Amino acid sequence: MEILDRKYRILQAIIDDYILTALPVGSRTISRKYEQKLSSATIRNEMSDLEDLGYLDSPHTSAGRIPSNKAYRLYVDQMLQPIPLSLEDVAYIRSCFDQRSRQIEQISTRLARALSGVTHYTAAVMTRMPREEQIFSHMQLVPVADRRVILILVTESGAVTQMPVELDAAIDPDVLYTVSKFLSQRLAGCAMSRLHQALLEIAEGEPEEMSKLLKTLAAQDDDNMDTGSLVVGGRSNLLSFPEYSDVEKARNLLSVLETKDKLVSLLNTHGEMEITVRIGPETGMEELKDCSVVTASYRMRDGRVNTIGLIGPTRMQYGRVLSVLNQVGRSIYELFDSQDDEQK
Amino acid sequence: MEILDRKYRILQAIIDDYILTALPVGSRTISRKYEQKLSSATIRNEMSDLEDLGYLDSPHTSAGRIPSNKAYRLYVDQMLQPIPLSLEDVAYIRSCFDQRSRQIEQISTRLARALSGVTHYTAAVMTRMPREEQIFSHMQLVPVADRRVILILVTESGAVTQMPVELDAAIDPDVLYTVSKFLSQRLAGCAMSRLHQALLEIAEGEPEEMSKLLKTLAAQDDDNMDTGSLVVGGRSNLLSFPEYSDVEKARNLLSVLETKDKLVSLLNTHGEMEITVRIGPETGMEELKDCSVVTASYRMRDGRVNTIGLIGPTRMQYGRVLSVLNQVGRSIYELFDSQDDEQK
DNA sequence: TGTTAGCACTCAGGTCAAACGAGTGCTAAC
DNA sequence: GTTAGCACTCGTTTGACCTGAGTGCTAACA
Repeated sequence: MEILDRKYRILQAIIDDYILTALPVGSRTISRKYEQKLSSATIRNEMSDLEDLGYLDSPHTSAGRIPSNKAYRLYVDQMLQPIPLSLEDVAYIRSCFDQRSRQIEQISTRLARALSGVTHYTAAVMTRMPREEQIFSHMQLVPVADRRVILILVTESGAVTQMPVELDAAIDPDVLYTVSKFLSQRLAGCAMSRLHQALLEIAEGEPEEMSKLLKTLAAQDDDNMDTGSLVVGGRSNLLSFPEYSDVEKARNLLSVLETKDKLVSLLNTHGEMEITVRIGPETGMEELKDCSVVTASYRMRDGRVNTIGLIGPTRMQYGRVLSVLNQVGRSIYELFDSQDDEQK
Repeated sequence: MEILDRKYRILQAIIDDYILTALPVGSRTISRKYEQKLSSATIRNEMSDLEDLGYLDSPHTSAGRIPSNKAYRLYVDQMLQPIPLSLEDVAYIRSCFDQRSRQIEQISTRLARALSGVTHYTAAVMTRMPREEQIFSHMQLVPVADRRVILILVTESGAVTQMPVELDAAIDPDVLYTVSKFLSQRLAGCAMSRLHQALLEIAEGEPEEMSKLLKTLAAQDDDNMDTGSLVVGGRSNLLSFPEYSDVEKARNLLSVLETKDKLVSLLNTHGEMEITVRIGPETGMEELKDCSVVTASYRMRDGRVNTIGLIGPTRMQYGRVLSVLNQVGRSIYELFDSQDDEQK
């Protein structure tokens, strides 16, 4: 058991050192820097065992060892110690949720910048509105031009969606207002996902002209409803890691970051609200086979779900990244509290 | 005079070749590939002259010559031949202005992707609404929560801006509608830049409660009015050019592309509606000293100004880039025409 | 039995000189 | 004015060599 413990410590030391230096770690390094009681020969034996167990790889005979993905997995699952953030970092993260800027897009941009600045990795921030869980509160049609209006939908949690609608015929603003009021009453409490259906049902019993308008509205909403935003910050950070000094690799990675679909699928960790760490192949993407992705989701008070992803080399400073994401969570809840105060 | 003409042709050949290969061009290459009537020795003499004139640089004695920025300038100003685009490219560009997607953000994203895809450079697309030239048409206040409303402004050219406003007290939706109608009438024809002022003036003569509301509105609009969007596509393209095989250089460049301010200042070519080419130091940015930036602005029918920037190495395929940007212009005008049709 | 010292061995990376070759500039002849 | 020829330059490639960090194994030690 004692041996097991020692192996464990040695493995941890190797991972720590490799995360720091990105250089294969030799037995002497460990014996000098981490386990001074043991000679390099002993470490060597242990390292050999660890390699047999699949926790270490050796790039070639006369280099040191580097941690395998399996080792990182163990590290993340069991060896992680919380790393306290500096006050500056905390302040920086907090500042993203400043009261003044309510625009989501703006918060996301700031958050992405802050996260990439604090961690030196690349940050992706996705905001989406899970429609299924939203409840319709009211709507309004705002005239823009003769036959063009803007449809505004407000949910019970206070989220607002706008979309342009092209009408078949011009409609008087006052009529639009009346219709808006009418529909708001009729649809109140309806699940956003049923809206389409509900509109068509209402259209049934109405006179020709009205029915036509409702059908137009019902037809519209489906496509444009999707108001997710996706912001990426700190792309250039990746280039400062030695693992991407090979331009071709860097290019591949960057091009993933430019493909919205891939990025979205990376951030969609199926609704779990916790922090997820995916190492190398666990990302399920060939291009990211030597990257790790840490994602975290936060539910905002208006029902929006914010997903943050931090992308870096597999030898990521997991401890620090997790601390940062926890701090983000804390800041979000602080924001809620202060808003509640405000409402009183 | 004939000599002059020959020098000119040789210079052009050198630039063409260098743009193609990124390799210093030697006298033999020119004599074989471009000027078969002349021996390499003759070319050599001419090249020597061209170097004296400042059009060519030699990296070292035994390499060929590379064009100087002065040469690129001459090339862009006088040597450019229009390069016809393939039908695929034209179709691709056209597809960005597809009728169905009116959302600006979406058009910009698609355009950025198309441009970077077609040219293999990096594309930045900025959309802004020059407020000074916009005329107010009407507005509407849409209730969201008790004390939260959305202010929607519509201009005569049909552009729509929305912004959230926090009120001091709850106001009945019907009252909001009446106020909206009232203000729309009073403010009709007002320059958007005067809106703030005009609101305050109206507030003067009104009863306490109304005056308060108007002042809140006036206070709000200034900050949030700025609805420019900025999208960048094809960042990873840059990494495929040999000039950026040095990761440090690439990183610098990428980080410029992540700094919104720098990007905006790069795209702001002071309202000229034509295509602008800036070569190396002409960009006014140290980080871009061996990049060229081609920008073009297009005024959209709703008053928005769209600015496109293509960023690549100084040995850019200027001819092709200009053809692409011209095609974009053409597509935009086609879009207008088809919209006019539709309106009939 | 676990630990350690010692030693032979491996192998990437750096250094150095030589060979190579693409290119130039100059000169002399056409 | 053009061109062939030639000496010269200089970055790049090649290969031999050395170095040093690291390993695995063995034998001795506690």
